[in-house]
Amino acid sequence: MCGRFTREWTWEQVHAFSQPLVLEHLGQSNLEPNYNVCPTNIIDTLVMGAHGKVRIVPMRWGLIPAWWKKTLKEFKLATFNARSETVTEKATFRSAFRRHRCIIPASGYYEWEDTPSGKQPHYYTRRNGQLLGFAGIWDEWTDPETGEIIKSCAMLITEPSKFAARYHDRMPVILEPSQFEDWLTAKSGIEVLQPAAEEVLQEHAVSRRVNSSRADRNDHALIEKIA
DNA sequence: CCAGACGTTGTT
DNA sequence: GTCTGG
DNA sequence: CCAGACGTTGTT
DNA sequence: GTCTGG
Repeated sequence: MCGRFTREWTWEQVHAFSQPLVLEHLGQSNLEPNYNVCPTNIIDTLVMGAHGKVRIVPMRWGLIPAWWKKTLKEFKLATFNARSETVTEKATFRSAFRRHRCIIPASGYYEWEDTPSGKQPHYYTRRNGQLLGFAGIWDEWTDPETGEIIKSCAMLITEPSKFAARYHDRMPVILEPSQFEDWLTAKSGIEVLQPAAEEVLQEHAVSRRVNSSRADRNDHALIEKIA
């Protein structure tokens, strides 16, 4: 589970899909129309701010634990995904899970199908066209080389629903808006880290141009259904 | 008590 | 085969 | 996740 | 940061 979340989304959409919450800074957008999310890229996340309001915070996708002492180059783990089953145990994730929750908005995500002619990407979106909200955790790390404070995050993954299992054996944890507040405030625990209900997602094949990391992120073929 | 370690995901 | 870049 | 690169020696 | 070993 990896790839680009390329559909255009707006603050209005974010607001609509997170109704139980009050968003700060509506209208101030650091979002790009098309949004390329790959390991070690910077993505936007929703985190709990002061006064019960939600903030949008850009973070590195690929969690660096606060206790990491060596340089960024020496951190070679793929920590962009965290297994729900073990997130409370792993040294890299456990403190972030307790204190630093986030929601990662995305218009969709990709899985790949192995075919005789090569890898065929499929794009998963919400059936009702709204954004998806992935359960995430984040941490804050100080780069010993520059002193820079780097926020980074990981998305939680779990077993797939039957629908998602067609192309992969894992899927991101997709939260419903009613779950957002308890998640962000750490009132809910691992019990909410379940596969999405069968009726939540839809899927369609997209251009294999998705397979190139150099694809133009404004290329609408990356999310459009192919014949 | 202190010192020291701690690592993930996805593949086939 | 394996690592890097996106 | 996939695609794409991966290269030496000598020398100035 | 937080858990383990001694």
